[in-house]
Amino acid sequence: MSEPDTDRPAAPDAATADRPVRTLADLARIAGVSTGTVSRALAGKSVVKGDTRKKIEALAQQHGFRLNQVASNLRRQRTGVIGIAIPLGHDRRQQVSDAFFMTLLGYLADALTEKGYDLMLRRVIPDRDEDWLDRFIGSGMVDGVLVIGQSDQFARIEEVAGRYRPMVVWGNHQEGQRHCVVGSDNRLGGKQAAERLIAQGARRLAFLGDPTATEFAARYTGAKSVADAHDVPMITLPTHLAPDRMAKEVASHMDQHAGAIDGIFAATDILAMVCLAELAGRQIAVPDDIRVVGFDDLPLAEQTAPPLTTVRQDIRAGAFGMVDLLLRRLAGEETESLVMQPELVVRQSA
Amino acid sequence: MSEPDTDRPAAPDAATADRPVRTLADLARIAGVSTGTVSRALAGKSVVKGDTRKKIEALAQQHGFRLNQVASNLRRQRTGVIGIAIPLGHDRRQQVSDAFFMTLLGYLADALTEKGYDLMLRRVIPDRDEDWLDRFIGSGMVDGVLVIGQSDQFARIEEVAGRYRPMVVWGNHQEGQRHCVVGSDNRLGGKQAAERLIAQGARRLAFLGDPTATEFAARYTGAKSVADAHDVPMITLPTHLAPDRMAKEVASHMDQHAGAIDGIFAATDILAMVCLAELAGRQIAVPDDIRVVGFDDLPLAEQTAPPLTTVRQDIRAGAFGMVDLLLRRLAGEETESLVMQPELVVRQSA
DNA sequence: ATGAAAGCGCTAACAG
DNA sequence: CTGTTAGCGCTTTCAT
Repeated sequence: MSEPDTDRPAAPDAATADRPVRTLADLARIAGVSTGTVSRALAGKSVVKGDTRKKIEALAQQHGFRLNQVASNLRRQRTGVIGIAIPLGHDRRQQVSDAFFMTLLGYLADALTEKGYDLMLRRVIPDRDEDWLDRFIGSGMVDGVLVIGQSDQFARIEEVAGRYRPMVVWGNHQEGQRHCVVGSDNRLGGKQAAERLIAQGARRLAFLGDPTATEFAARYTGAKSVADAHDVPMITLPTHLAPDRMAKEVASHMDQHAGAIDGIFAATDILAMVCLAELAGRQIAVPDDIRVVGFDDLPLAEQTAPPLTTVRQDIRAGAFGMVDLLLRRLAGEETESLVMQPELVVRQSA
Repeated sequence: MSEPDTDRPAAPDAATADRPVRTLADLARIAGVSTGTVSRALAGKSVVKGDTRKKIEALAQQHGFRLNQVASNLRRQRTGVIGIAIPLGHDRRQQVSDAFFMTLLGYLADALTEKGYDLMLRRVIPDRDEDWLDRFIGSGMVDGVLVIGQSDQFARIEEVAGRYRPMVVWGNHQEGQRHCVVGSDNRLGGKQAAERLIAQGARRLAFLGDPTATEFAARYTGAKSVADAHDVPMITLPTHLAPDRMAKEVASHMDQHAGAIDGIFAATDILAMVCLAELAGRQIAVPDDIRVVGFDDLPLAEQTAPPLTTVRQDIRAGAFGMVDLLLRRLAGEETESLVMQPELVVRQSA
C-alpha cells in the first residue's frame, strides 16, 4: 500500500496541525478544558471567565473550528432556518422562474437574512405529493414556514393552519379564513384597473389571464363588478403562466379579438408586456386603439414601451410583512392577516 | 429554566390518539418492535419482513409520523441539502432581487429538486464577513455548495477550492484557475456584441456597465479588442447594478454622451432596457441613431421596444450544468469547468 | 429478521 | 466559574 491519496489540509502549523480540530471535544482537549466550557465560551455566555474565553476563541480561530450546526440544532430543537415552499399547482409547467415570485423571494431573502435566519427553499408539486406541507413542517429542519402562493391548495393550507402556528402565506385573503396570509386586496386592484380603463374611454374590455388561480380570480371579480356597474362588457382571455405557452396564447387571443376590444386588463405585468409586444407587432396603437393596464408594478413596468400603467403591489413591504408576522407567531403571538392596499400607477399605456 | 420536558407519562394507552407519535421510539412501542426495525422498515431496507414493514408503514401513516431529518442528518453525516451562496460584494446595494441571478436560481431550484435535493439559500456580504464561505461549508448543514457569482471574491473562492471539493461556482473562467466554474465565455460574447454594432454601421462605441466586476470586465475586454481591431473608439460608461442608482446613472450618461455615440454595448439586458427607455424618452431612434446590444437574453429581451439584440447565455443549461457537476464532485469525481458559448441573438435594436 | 447498544456532535441542568 | 452527565432522535453495527 502506498501513500493514501487523501488531500489533507495543508498544515499551517506543524506543531498543532496533526489532526484536524473538528469537534468541541477536540477543541476541549487541546484547550485543556471540558466540552461544556468550550460550548459556553463559543456561545458567548457571560459566565465564562474572560481569559478562558479568549484562549478558547484563539484556539478555535487558529484551527478553523466551526460548530456543527446539525448537532447543535438537534440538541436545541431549533434550526435558525425558515422554510419557503413554492407550490406549483394550478399550472404544472410554471417553474420557479416566475418573475413575481422570484422578486418576492429576493425580498424575503433580504428580510430573513436581516433577522439572522437562513432560508430553505422547496419547490413542491402538490398533485404529485399530497403530503407536501406536512412533510416540510415535520422534517424538523425548519423553525417556520412561508408559503409563496396558495396555488390550488387553499383547503390543505387551511387544514394545516389549524394545528401548526408558525406559518404565513402569500396570497389572497378570504372571508373567515384561518391561515395567516399577506397579500394585496386583489378585488380592489381589479376595480382600480377597470375604472382606469373605462375612464380613459374603453368600452369593450378584456381580462387577460388565468381566472382559475385564486388571486387572479379576485382581480377578475373586482374588474367585472366595475364593468357591470358601467354597463361595459368584459370578455375573458384565458392564458397559462408558463412563459412558452403564454406567448402563443396571447398572440392567438390578439389575432382573434384585438379588433373587438379597446381595453385590456392583464392579470400580471409580464402578461401585459407580452401583450404590448404583440400589439406593437400588429401596429395597434397603445393607448389610442387599445388601453392596457397590468398588475404588480414589477421594476420593469417602467421600462416598457409605452411605460405600463399598472396596479402596484408593494412586494418589498409584503415580504417584510410576512417575515415580521412569522417571527411574531414563532414568539407565540396571535397575528392577523395583512391585506395591503394596491395602488394604481398611471404611466402611458392607459 | 428547565430542560424541555414535554412527554410526561400521560394517560396509559387509552386509545391510540392521545399522545402524538413523534419519534421512532414512540412508533416502535406501539408497533411492538425495536427502533432499529422501525428505522429499517421506513428506510425500505429489504431485510425487514414484509408483514412487519406493512404494519409499521400503516401505523406511521395513521399517526402522521415523520422522521426527524435533523437527527437523521446528524447520524448519517449527510443532509440532502445544497447550499447556495450569493455574495453581494462589488456593489453592496445590489440585493438578491437581481434579475439574472434570480432566473439562475429558479433553474437551480428546478434542477436540484429533480435530483432530490433541497436548497439552502444564503445571501452574504463578504466585506462584512470575511469568513462567509468557510462558515457556510463548515456548518454541516449542507452537502455541497453552489456559489452564484464571483463578485470580488475570486481569491477567497480559489483558496477554499484547494481544500473543499463539492463546490461549483457561476462566473467567469480564468486561465489556470482551480475552482470549478460554469459560465459563458464572456470575452467571446463581448466580441460578438462589438462585431454586430460595427457591422451595423456604428463607429463611436460605448460600453455601459460596471467594469470592475470580473464577468463584466471580460465582456468589456472582448468588445474592446474588436473595436481596436477596427480602429473604432469605445468609451466606458460606468454604472452600478442597484436598480435605483442604475436608472439615474444611465440617464446622466445619456445626457452627456448620447450625441457623441452611435452604438452601445450594455453589460446586461436590464441595463440595455433602461437605456432603451432613456433613449426613447429623448426621441433618439434605435437602431437608426444608436444601436444597442445587451447581454443575457432574459425572457423579457423579446418584449422590449424595439426587441433587443443581445448575447444569449443559456441560463437553464448553465444551472443544470452546475448541478450535474456538483453531484459528480460529491460522488468523488474530478470535473472540469464548463464554459458555454454565448450566441448573438439578432432582433431589432442593432 | 430482529433487538441491543453505541454513538453522530452539541447543549444545558446540576453539582460542585 | 467549570466539569460531569444525560440526552436531542436517528442509524448501524454486532449479536442472536
